[in-house]
Amino acid sequence: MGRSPCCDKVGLKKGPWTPEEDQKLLAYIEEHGHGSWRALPVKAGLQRCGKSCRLRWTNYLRPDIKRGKFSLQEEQTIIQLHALLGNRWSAIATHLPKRTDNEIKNYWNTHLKKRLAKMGIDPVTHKPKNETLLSSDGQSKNAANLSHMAQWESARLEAEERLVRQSKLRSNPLGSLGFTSASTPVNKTGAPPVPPRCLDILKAWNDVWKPSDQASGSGGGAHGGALIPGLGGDLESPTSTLSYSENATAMPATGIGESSTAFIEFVGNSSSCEGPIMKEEGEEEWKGFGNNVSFTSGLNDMTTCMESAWTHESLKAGTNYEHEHVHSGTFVEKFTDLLLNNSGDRSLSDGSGGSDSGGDGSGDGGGSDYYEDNKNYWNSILNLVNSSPPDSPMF
DNA sequence: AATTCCTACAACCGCTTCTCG
DNA sequence: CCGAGAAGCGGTTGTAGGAAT
Repeated sequence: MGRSPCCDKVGLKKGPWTPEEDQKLLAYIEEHGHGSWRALPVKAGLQRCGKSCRLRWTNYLRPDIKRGKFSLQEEQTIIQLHALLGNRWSAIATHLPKRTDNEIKNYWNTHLKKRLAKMGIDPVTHKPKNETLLSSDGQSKNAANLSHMAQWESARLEAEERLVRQSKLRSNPLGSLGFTSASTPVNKTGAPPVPPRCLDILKAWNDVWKPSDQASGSGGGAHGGALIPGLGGDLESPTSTLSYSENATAMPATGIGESSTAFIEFVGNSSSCEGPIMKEEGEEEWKGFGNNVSFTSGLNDMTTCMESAWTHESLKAGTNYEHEHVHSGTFVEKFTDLLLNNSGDRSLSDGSGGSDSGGDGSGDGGGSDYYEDNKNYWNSILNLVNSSPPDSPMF
């Protein structure tokens, strides 16, 4: 663009920060706040550009930053969220209290990406590499697209669920379900809840899908413009102007899942995993992870499990909704519990469903256990999403 | 002990998005 | 509504420190 980088000015220091500089910056911000970052360096007596000061503050000096090794829960959360969100580090960071996007990004690039790669999982698509390489059959040609589609789908479903909640709140302001949420606040006057911010983007998503979904009707399941169970059809997902035509045309109206395979798969072949799948963080655990755990999810399954979530998980999540929003940190714990429990169960029960690293065939033929696993997995994701802060940039 | 290689992470760069006059 | 500046974001680079040779 036309503007020159702020650090082009001669005399401005670059490179690593010295303790003295840190001290100056810290002292100034503690006393005055950062105010305008561009003006800050001069006021604070620093030979740095404002951008550098901002980065140093946000990524290192901020008092609410947690440093040091990532916990197992954090690692798992990063992986799950990356599967959902891709490289949207800031969005991921909002779900990892006291971690910065930069730190998460670095950790992903230096640790997690490599571990997934070692496990034979494409860190971009979160699919097994051998499947990703199957370009000739056209299946993996759209792997990345499918992943993104799934992300959008997940987001859209989440919004639909919120709409369900809102609808229920509207129809029953006293809240027979006994929950309120930050994203669907019920004020003391009984006024309608404020729509969550995510609806704009979800509007966009749904508009793309609406025509085909309307054509397919409620049989299309939860995705697209499917009618929300129990709402009498007056609460379709919002619509949009987003251009997603390539994918939309690539996917038949009968559902993404028809043409998709798992887009997150941790495949393995052990049937002897007892208890938690990972003891502590480290390479060894991850090797075990790769051998013992199978997360196999197809979009169609996701859709189904999301439908299931309407009736089960959403209500459960809703029960604790307010609590989870008040204590944003608890969502990680909750999710991790789910992940560990589900994964443990999965590893025990998944001998049939996920034993084949090919993913596709075995995944589809897993039977009810496999199906349950997917439901659990995606319900856990759904819960994760549900319990995210209402102003989260996730959507 | 010296050198090279590798890893981890802080910091930078450039683009996009937001905000405000 | 438009444009400029500020802030945010993600990709990439630079460098310090440890491991290997």
